[in-house]
Amino acid sequence: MHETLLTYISEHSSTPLTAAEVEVIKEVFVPKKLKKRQFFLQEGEVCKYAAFIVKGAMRQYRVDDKGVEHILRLSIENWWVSDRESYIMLTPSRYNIDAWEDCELLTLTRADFLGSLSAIPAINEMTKKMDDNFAIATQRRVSSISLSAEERYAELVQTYPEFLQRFPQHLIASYLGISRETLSRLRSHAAKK
Amino acid sequence: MHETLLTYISEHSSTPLTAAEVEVIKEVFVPKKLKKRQFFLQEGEVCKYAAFIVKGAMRQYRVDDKGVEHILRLSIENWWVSDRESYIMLTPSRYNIDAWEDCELLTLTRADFLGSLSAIPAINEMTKKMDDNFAIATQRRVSSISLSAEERYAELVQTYPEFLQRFPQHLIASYLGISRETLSRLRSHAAKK
DNA sequence: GCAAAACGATGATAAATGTCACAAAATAGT
DNA sequence: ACTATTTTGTGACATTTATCATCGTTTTGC
Repeated sequence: MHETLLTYISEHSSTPLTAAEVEVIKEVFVPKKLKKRQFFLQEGEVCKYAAFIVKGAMRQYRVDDKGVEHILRLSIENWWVSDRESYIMLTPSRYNIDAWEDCELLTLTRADFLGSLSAIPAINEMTKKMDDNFAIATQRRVSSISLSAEERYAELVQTYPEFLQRFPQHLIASYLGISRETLSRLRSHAAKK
Repeated sequence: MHETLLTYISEHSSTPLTAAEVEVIKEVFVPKKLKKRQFFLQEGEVCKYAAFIVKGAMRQYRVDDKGVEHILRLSIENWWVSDRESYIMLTPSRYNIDAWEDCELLTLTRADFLGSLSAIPAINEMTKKMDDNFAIATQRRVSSISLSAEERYAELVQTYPEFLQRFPQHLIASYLGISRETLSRLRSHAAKK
């Protein structure tokens, strides 16, 4: 179960892990399974765990005053999930995170991250790289605010084609910040060309 | 000139700087002045420097096919600027960064950051904290995609009230991803209440 | 295998926002 | 001080996108 994670770490760092470090990692990353629709985090809770997705698909979303869900992030295998704000600042989260497909996760508390993992060079290197990637990805997403619905969709198709296979259209629409009807029409128009 | 930066570093780390470290910092952070409208980075260039803004205000923006500017980020004193994607990946930037007011900057190359600074604990701690803050701030901005123009503006007023003093409305509008006319009408309606 | 739920498409209409045009007000440069 | 430029406000209208309603299709749970 931890093999996928170890591979991921080695692919995201230049320093190899020692046998002792591998042991620490196997201890602090606790496996957890979620059935479809089960919550990983609910609004109002403090996000106690960050998780590496070994298998499955998840979504992070906000529910507005009218009860409408707004998808903030969609995540699949080999991605990490958490509400970083809540996880780091220990504040109640404004978001829900749940399983869209049955999931296998490896969960990590903030205390274990700061305590046992921060001494491992490979982990630090990986973390930096992930922060860089995250910053780059979100900068692009912010940049897409100025695009039309059609352009935003086209960009998503380019950037995350896997999403189209894994998530239904109304989730994709919500992720893009448009209505499901608009996305549906967009696609049928695009198909005509 | 470097005093502001040293204060900033000490406020963002628990480890104090040694005298030797202060010397290193003074060497690798090169002062640079920009007059209003001067470029710090132009589209197509690789972003060679990250900069700490000692004084002044800057903007990062994209120019679309119709020549319209779309503001990605506005920054003032004690903020950092760079196109992180270009700075780290050494790819040509899609953005422009220029001075909105006359600026005093302290600039840092990626090589100096990786070489001379990565050995300084206070810098590493600061960098991590900045990455966390950046992730939190952009998550909020991404979350605002699902809000109306009015709600997005209200959030900006809450989060960055200084911006209203420092930048004209059409830049704020562009930052929010709405037209300047819409923002103007929004404000006059809100004022009536 | 069947009922229920979820999903996607589409028309009619409404609401939000953009575009264009122009004028007034504020600001900067000399 | 005064002219040029930038910035802001507002009306008329166009366009994009949302909302509501409905229906056929697909998927899911038992």
